[in-house]
Amino acid sequence: MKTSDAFQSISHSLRAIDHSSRLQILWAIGRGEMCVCHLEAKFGWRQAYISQHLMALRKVGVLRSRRRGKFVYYRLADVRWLDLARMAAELAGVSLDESNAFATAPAPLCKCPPCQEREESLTISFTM
Amino acid sequence: MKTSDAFQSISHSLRAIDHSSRLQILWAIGRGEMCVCHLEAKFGWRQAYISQHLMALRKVGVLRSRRRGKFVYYRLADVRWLDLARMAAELAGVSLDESNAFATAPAPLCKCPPCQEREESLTISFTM
DNA sequence: ATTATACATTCAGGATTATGAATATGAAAA
DNA sequence: TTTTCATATTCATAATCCTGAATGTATAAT
Repeated sequence: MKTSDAFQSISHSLRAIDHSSRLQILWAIGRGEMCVCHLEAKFGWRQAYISQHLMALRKVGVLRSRRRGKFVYYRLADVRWLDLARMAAELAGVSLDESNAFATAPAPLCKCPPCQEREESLTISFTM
Repeated sequence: MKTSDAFQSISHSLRAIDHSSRLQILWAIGRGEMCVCHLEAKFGWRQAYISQHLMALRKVGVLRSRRRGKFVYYRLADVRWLDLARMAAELAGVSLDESNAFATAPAPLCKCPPCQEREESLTISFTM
C-alpha cells in the first residue's frame, strides 16, 4: 500500500461521517439499533434522503444493516466510530451534554415492531 | 445554540482534516512544529498549495501559527486532533505503523534556522 | 529605498458532492 | 397474484469544493 493510498482511505472514511445529517444519524443510533422509519420519525426528513445517507455510511463500513421482514435495522459496525465523533465534538467546542441530550430525546413512535410494543405498553399503563 | 448548528460545527471541523493532503500535514507536524518550507521540502508540493491547506486548518482552529522573522511555524492547537486522526486511521484499517513511519521519515533540510543548525552540526560531525 | 525571500490571498475552472423527484425492489398481507 | 408498505436506487441539477496560476504582503538584507 502506498503512503498516499493510506491517507486517501482515512480521508474517505472521515468524509463519510463529516456531514451534519450523518453525524446526527450516528448520535441517534448510538450503541443501539434503529430502523429507517425511526429516523424518519425522529428527524422529520424524507425517507429517500435518510436512505441515501445510510447507504453512504454503510459503503465505508461505518454502519451495518439487518433486515427483519419489511424493516431494516441499522447499527454501528464499530462503536469506536461514536467515540471518534464525540471526540470531534469536544474538539469543535460542542458540549457532549448538548449532543447527548439530542440523541436521547424521545422520538415519536413509528410503525416498526419495537415501537408498536412500546405504544401498547404505554396505553395499558395509561388506561389502568 | 440550535442542535443543527452544533452538528454543523462538528462537521466543519471534521471537513477541515478529512483531506488526504491535510492529514499528511497533521501527521508530519505531529506533536512538534514545522515551517512552511519544511513541509515544502518533505512533500515536494508547491508553496501556495501548502499555504492553502494550512490556512484551512487554522481557520477551524486545528493549527496555530507563530512568526519568527521571515519564517512561520505551525503546530497543533490541541494534540488530541492527532489522536482523533490516528483513531480514524485505525478504524479505516490503516496500520499506525505505516502512517507513523511516514511521519518520522527524515525530510530534506530546508532554509529555516532549525534546519540550518542541524545541517551545520551534521557537517561538523562528518568532517571531524 | 530596493531587492530578495518566505509566506498569504484571490480568483477562475473543473471536479465532486448534495439534494429532491421519480422510480424500483423486496417482503408481507389480502 | 395483486396490493401495500418499508426501504433502496437512479438521475438531473444545484451547490460546494479542490486546484493551480497569478499576485499580494511582511520581513530582512543590501
